[in-house]
Amino acid sequence: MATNADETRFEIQRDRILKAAATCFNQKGYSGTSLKDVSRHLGLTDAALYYYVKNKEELVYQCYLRAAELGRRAMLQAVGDGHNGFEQARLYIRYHIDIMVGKEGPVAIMSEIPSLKRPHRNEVLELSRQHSSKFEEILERGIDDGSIVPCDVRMTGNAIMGSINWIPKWYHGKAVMAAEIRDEFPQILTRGLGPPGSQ
Amino acid sequence: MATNADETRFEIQRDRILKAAATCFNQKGYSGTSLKDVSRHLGLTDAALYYYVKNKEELVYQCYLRAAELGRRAMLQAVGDGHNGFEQARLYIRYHIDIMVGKEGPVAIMSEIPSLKRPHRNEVLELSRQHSSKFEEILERGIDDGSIVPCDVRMTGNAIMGSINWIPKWYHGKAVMAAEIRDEFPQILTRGLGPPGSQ
DNA sequence: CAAAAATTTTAATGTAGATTAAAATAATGC
DNA sequence: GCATTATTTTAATCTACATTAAAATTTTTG
Repeated sequence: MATNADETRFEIQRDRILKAAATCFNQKGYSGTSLKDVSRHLGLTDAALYYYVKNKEELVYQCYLRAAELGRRAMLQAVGDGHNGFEQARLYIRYHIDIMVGKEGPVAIMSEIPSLKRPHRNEVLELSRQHSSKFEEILERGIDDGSIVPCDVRMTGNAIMGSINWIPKWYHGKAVMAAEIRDEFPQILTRGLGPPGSQ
Repeated sequence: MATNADETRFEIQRDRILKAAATCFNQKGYSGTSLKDVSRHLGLTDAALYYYVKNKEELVYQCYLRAAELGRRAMLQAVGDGHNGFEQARLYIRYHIDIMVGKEGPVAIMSEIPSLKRPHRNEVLELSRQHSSKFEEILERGIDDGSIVPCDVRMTGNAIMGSINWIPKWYHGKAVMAAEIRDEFPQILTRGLGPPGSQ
């Protein structure tokens, strides 16, 4: 999970661009951020971005692919580490939040999927669906193994994912708050999940 | 809470416009929706919208004012109806969701506050802050009266609000799902709030 | 260090979509 | 039914970016 040391200069710069873009998009919205905004963050010129992405739509697309990939990693890690459904759910939340408020962040909120072009949109939607499904599977596993109280996994998943997805809306990189989120969120979001008497 | 019957034609039409705009913004994002998109929803021409709002920025602003007002109503009602902190929290979630998925909906997600002009932005941010504070007060009240387990009210509030705010992202007006959300969400979001042994 | 490749900038161009003004239509009051 | 007022449309204009091409600069390689 460490950053690959043998990344090419191109890949490194492109990653910086995606992070800067994510920051801008999360803060000012898609329309609100011009390519100039993004490039200014990097001490570059707007035209320079075109060396890395074909156009603005692709910039968003890449941000979303990156977000999806980071989410996927958190999920895999959690499934590997947790010894029952409940633990896997808790760890996933923890790992995902670690990424979002940590140095890999910020991660782009997928607010603008509809403005992607058809093929990109379909791809991102599919990744997004897969991600939700995986989380619902975790919840089901927990219900089966008795670590999670029986519940509507679809809705519970939506609730938890919503909380997480919304974080970048109010978290703006304050280190103190990062620690608070890391500490509190996994507990808050799973508190009601355990079987009766487990708190 | 019923729709005032003596609304002027202007006010009715303007309300329709705000709802159409909210639908578009939630679905296609701010940038993704042109004024033509909004007007098409109503069988109007884009230019006609300018009879009701000064410009696009003001359209968003009005949508957000409306969202804030509806949220405020749900909060007031809940505080009036609930007999302890826990009940007030549960009722607020319930009432707010009723509004969002009911016929007053859709309600605009406040995703684009940053693209509002300074005075509007400040006003909406202030309303938003007040709303969060009111909810945190409810949580504190619950902790005091013993109906809610001691917790970080700031983070817990953020978590719950995030879940709610994200709903319009995945709910697109399917009646069946509306019922499911209404039934499940209040319970899901408050399940972990009660004191140990209360489930 | 020179030549080649990679990266960035400068300076245009293009375009969608916001905005406006004037004209046309519809609603209302007398 | 006529005059007045409210609403909507048609037909331009205007502008902020996104985008592109060519030139300049920086980095790499032998």
